[in-house]
Amino acid sequence: MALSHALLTALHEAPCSGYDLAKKFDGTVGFFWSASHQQIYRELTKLEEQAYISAVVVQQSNRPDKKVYEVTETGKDYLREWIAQPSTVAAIKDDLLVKLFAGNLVDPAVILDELEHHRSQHQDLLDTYKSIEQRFFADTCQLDVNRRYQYLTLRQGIRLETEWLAWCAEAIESFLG
Amino acid sequence: MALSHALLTALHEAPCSGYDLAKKFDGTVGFFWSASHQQIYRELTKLEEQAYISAVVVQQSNRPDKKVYEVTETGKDYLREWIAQPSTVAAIKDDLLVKLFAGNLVDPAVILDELEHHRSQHQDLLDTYKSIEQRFFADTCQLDVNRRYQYLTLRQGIRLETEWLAWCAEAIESFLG
DNA sequence: TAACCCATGTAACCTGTTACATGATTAA
DNA sequence: TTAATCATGTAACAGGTTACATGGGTTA
Repeated sequence: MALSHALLTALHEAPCSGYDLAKKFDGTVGFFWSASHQQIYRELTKLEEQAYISAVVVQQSNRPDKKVYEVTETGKDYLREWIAQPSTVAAIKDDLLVKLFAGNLVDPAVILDELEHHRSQHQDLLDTYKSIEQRFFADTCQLDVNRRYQYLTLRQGIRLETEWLAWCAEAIESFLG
Repeated sequence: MALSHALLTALHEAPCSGYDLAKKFDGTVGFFWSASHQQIYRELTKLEEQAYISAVVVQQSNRPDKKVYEVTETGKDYLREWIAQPSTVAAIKDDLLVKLFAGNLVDPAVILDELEHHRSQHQDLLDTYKSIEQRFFADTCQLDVNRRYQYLTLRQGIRLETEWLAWCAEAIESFLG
């Protein structure tokens, strides 16, 4: 049931429509829990049935109406309960690492290409995170409690992407040597 | 279809039974793609139907018979094709980071507990990885090609866990300061 | 006038989890 | 004699992906 928690968290931060939630990678909780728009709409329907969220239809000019959801008190209690329950660390599920395990089946050039490809993806992610840091967290002393928590998650994003990049470089180098 | 690839990779490394595969965290590909035993048995049945693997029933004394699977040539081709297809970096799906995003809903002590809890889990994982490194990869010069690939994955495990630990420490410290 | 954006949805399917079930052997 | 290990499975459900569908508005 973790998607429900991620959606409630996103709506708690800022009430919005399913469409807005689906545009996930917008510098919010979507970085740490992505989902397709079909999944999001399905889950929102459920959450509304359970009264964890409530919708207000907003009419727009020149655009379709939209349902803006916000978290109810019941929903907040549900979130609080979930947060208080200890969770286990997320399992790694990574294609690239599995591919390396079977690396001897293919030409090393294939693996090298894939490593380069991943390096550039991680570089892009890191750039994104860093630009968010500069735009929204330039003055770390002035942050309120919630922003402080969010900044911690961003710091971890930056840490992990930096480490992925370093590893890609190390791995690629081991091919050239 | 990524579980199929992970299972084929594991069987390519060492033919074994479904039961063996289910005991995943044994220093092999299971670190990077875990699955429950029910999922594994279901997938093995499919893979055998598709002729990507073949089974030999091994009779044992004092124990139930077991079906030992190995990858066929067709299965290897299938794996090779998959490896050659570029993949996107794995999406982060992490409970703890989502919880931090909604951190202002609960007492900071709740978050602090959870951070401590995660720190100890990451420490355990790091210890496991390091002991594998010492036991199987002490002499990095002597490794064959396949072992070299596997060592790269282990190095990344060590890197990421180290980074998680550092981040947990940083986050916990930010609570005390 | 073609392609894209806004906004929401259905249907079918695959992946993953939880609970239950069996039956022999072995260790405390 | 109770619990754990070996070994494989069924059933039901929840989570997640892919394809398809609609229909107005905007941009090139």
